[in-house]
Amino acid sequence: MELTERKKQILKIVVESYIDTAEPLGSKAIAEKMPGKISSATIRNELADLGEMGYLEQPHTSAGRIPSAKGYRLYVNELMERRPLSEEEQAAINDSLRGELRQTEQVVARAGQMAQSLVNYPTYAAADHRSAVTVKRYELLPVDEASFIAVVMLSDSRVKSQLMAVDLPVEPSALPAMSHLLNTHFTAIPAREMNGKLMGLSDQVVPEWFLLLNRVVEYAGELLQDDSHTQVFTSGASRIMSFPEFRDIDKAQGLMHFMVDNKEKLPVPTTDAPMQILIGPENVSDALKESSVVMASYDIGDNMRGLIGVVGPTRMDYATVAARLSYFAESLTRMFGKRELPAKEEEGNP
Amino acid sequence: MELTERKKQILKIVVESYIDTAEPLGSKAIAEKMPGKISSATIRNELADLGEMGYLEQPHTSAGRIPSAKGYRLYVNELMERRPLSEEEQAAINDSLRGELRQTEQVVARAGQMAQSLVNYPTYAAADHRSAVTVKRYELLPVDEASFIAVVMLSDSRVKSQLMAVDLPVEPSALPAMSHLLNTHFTAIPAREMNGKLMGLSDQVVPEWFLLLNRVVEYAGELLQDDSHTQVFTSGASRIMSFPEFRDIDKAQGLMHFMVDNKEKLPVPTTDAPMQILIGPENVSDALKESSVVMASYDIGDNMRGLIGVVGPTRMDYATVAARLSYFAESLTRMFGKRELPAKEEEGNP
DNA sequence: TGTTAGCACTCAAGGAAAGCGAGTGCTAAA
DNA sequence: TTTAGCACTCGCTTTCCTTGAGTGCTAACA
Repeated sequence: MELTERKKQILKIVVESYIDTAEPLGSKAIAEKMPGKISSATIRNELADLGEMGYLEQPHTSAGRIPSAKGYRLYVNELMERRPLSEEEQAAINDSLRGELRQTEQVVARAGQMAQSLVNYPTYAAADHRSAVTVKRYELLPVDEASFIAVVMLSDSRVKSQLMAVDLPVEPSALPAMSHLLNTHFTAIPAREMNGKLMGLSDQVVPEWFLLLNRVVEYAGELLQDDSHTQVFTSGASRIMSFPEFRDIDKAQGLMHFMVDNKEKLPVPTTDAPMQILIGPENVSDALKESSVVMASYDIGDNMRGLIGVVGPTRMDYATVAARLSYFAESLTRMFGKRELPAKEEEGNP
Repeated sequence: MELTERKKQILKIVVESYIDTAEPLGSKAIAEKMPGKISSATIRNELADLGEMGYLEQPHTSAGRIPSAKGYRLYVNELMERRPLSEEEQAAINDSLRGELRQTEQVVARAGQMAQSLVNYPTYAAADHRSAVTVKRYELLPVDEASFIAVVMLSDSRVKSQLMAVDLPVEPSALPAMSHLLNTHFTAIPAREMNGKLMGLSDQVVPEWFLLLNRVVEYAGELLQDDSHTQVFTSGASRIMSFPEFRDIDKAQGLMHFMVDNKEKLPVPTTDAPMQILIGPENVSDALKESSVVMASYDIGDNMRGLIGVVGPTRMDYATVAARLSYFAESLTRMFGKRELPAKEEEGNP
């Protein structure tokens, strides 16, 4: 059976109406929305075909049609109008970006919140490293005879530090030497190689030193480790409950539990495309089988990539969400391009 | 009218049954649970009195009685048996505390999660400073001619650091001098005084220095500021939906929205008591008027105090929650007492 | 005076029956 | 290929009824 132009048009009407109202659409209503005069009976024939081809479904015999996941997919791939944002919409986004966004740590969460208010669906946000992070430099600063500060500079320009307590007094003059040791042996290598290297040193340095080195290396390891499962932030998760498909408390709970207490398992893009859409059963997690996710990523500088995901019912307003989200992500990328390092004005990039 | 011993006993039975089943309890059922033989008619008389005094309510004329907020309050204050934890329960808590809890930053969130699994109600967690945090020490480390690292040690022993870009090259030798300047003028003072001090220096140092000093002081100010509205973590928020009183999706959404997207407004203790209970309408926030909150705090060292809150329906199991939570909080305090600074081993431990 | 048995009354909850109406599939004619 | 017509399906809503748990009140009892 062939997917004629008219069938596509009908599908588009059904999808968009369902996105709008969450109600099945009948042949008569479709006939009225079609250009030219076509009787509802004709539409019914077409609907039967579309159903047979798997693009439409019927909740029950005497109800209208609703799109299937396959139907949504076709809509997203072919039928959806990728309208650019209006001036006002762009202005709104640009406004929300003005000021704000300083501390790299908070950028990701804040971006998620902004996206949330932009699309009116729950969102989540995270950061991702394109390449593995390593330690670039160590620095040990004396505090008193009972403690010192370990400063660790990472390859993505983040700098982390922690106060370390010492059990046995170490003369302060030893710290620079130990820094040197760390900088020559424990930089630019992945976390998993650190322990091996450390063992190699165990009989070359005095035990007191070794203990401290161990502690600093362990701290660095934690920092690198920590990065793999970076924090995920959600915004407006409870909004999911205002959609009629989640009026059922058990469904709502399932999804809320996933978004709030299992954030880490929310999907991440599997392709390099600037935007990816997962429709209903295309999702891996069971909790998302009845939801759709739109994901976009942006460059955050320092070889890092930010991720924003939008979660909604399968009948989510793909066209609007996709348009706003991609513009937003582009704006963020543009913005971070300008100020590669926080507070650094533009000039040549390293 | 007097609150006789028998009335109290009846109230206790009603509260505990309602906590257990979420169903109103009738006179006959109460009569059966009372020691000695008393007819349901007598109970009915007592119930009428208790209702008049405001301790009990009736959902509708032909239903049994349920406790009012006032009834719960009396129960919590006088009637509840403050049973200590059993050996097994204590062991379970101790087990969950073993290992874990290193990085001061993550302690709070982790503690909240642990509490969650302990009480089976949603929890939230935050940290609080007993006294204002100030900067204890600054350190500026050279990186290259385009940037340096600012390390800021805070009075609560946290150490924060960030990479700073410089616009105009500053000879590296200037950094120690600037550190000194910072350490003499910008330590141990509250954030709001910093700007004034900085202005005072504006004509005493060369403009390039001033710019950098400004940036470091600004960074420090952010750190201190940041502290006032510390992050709040929630665990198991979606669990609230499994309670019958929140089967209603709108109620559930109201509370979820509050717990997930308005965490910052969750209540904090108003007294110094080790545990505080807020019952239903005693809560300030509208969203919590139909819920109860049990809060406990623990010492985290460094003049900081951790807070754990448990959120549930008004009929939450106060006795169990209070017992577990207070034991847990005490255990945490004990634990942090032992290892004041992270990573300091206790003597004699493997 | 407090307690109890008895009784009429109330009211939410659950189920069956009936009517409504949106929407369908099929047939036969244009 | 399109259309009009028509019988049929089936979820929803409303109405009505029944059931049963629980009450308040009264009058008798210890």
